[in-house]
Amino acid sequence: MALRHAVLAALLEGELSGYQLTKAFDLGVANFWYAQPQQLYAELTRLEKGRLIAGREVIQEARPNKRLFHLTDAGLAELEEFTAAAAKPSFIRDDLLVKVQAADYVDTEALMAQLSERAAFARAKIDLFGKMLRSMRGDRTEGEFLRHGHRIGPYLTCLRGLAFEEGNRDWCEHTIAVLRERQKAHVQH
Amino acid sequence: MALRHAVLAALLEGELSGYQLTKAFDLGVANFWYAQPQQLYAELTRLEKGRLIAGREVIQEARPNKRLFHLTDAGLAELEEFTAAAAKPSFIRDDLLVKVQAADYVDTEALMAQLSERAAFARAKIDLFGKMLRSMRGDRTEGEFLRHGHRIGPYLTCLRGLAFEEGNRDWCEHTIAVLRERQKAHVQH
DNA sequence: GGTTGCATGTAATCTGTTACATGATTCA
DNA sequence: TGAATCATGTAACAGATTACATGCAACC
Repeated sequence: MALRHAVLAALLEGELSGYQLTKAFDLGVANFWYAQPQQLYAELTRLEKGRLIAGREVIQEARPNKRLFHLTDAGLAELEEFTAAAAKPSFIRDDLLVKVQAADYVDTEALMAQLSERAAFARAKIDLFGKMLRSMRGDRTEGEFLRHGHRIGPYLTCLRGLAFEEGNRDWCEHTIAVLRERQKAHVQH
Repeated sequence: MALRHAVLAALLEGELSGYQLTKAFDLGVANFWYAQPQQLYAELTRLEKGRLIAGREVIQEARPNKRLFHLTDAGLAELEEFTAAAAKPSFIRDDLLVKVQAADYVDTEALMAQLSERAAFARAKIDLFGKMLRSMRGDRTEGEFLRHGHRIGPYLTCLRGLAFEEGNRDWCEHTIAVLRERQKAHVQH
């Protein structure tokens, strides 16, 4: 069970609706996990059946009604158990790396376009993560916040997301530069 | 189809057996994809059926016989097509991040143990990747090799793997330091 | 005599993706 | 008038993990 615990961890922040969770687990904000709406709604149903979360209906006027979910004691216990159990190593699984692995045998032009698209995406996420970090720590310095803040989990995961995207950006830019250089050299022959 | 293209890209290196592929896609060396033996053998069967790869039996004496696979023209074409098509963004999906997200609510001791285990794993991979890079570029400098080397795809993906693991190591160490500091502060109250 | 490495798979299950489905409100 | 946001799902399929299965040779 994979998403399961990510959802439980997300609900530590407080009550969230399925829709709010889909936002949090979507492209923009998912700094510690990614999932699609369908998967989330299915998982919420399962978790509620298992009594690890509980929902309450909120009637709204101008918008569709929604259900806000929160962790139960059993849910928190499950999360504690999960955290204590050994974690498996994580691996990169990325189409773009596969393509670069094949770079010597395929069209470089299309590949460079994809690398620069990925770099742009990374830059957007770096921006976003920077803003999230600033908003979490308020006017404290990072050191201050990490020493005395009351909730640092999301800050720490966001830091990893930031570094990851900086790595993506730098690697994409470097790879583009290398491929471009070789292209030039090739033309001259 | 995900593994599919990763296998095709791996076979650009030349003929490989299923077993050799399992080594390459395993913990140690998988710098651009990860997969388990079962998945690989199944994928090889599918690829052979689809004529994207072809295998030849090699009879051995002291060891079990094996089959060496190589790309067909159709396989190379498939890989080219794949590389030209748009790549989806990649996301982090990591149990350990979920656990750190919950750090404020769970047992920190067990979590720090896992972080330091992950850091050790990252250090081992950093070592390995460093060796692989050195062996690929031989006595050339990196710049030299990247400008004129005949096969740079694997080198470039290995660079990404290296940076990723450095990021893991640094983040794990930083997170441990933060948690330890807070633990100390907490005890003093 | 036990572990590691070579070499290859099947079967059941769990997870994740893609496609499809609905319907109101707000904003440009 | 059309797109974006809110709000929630079902169904079919593809992909990955876990458990199980076999058997010989080399090395400690």
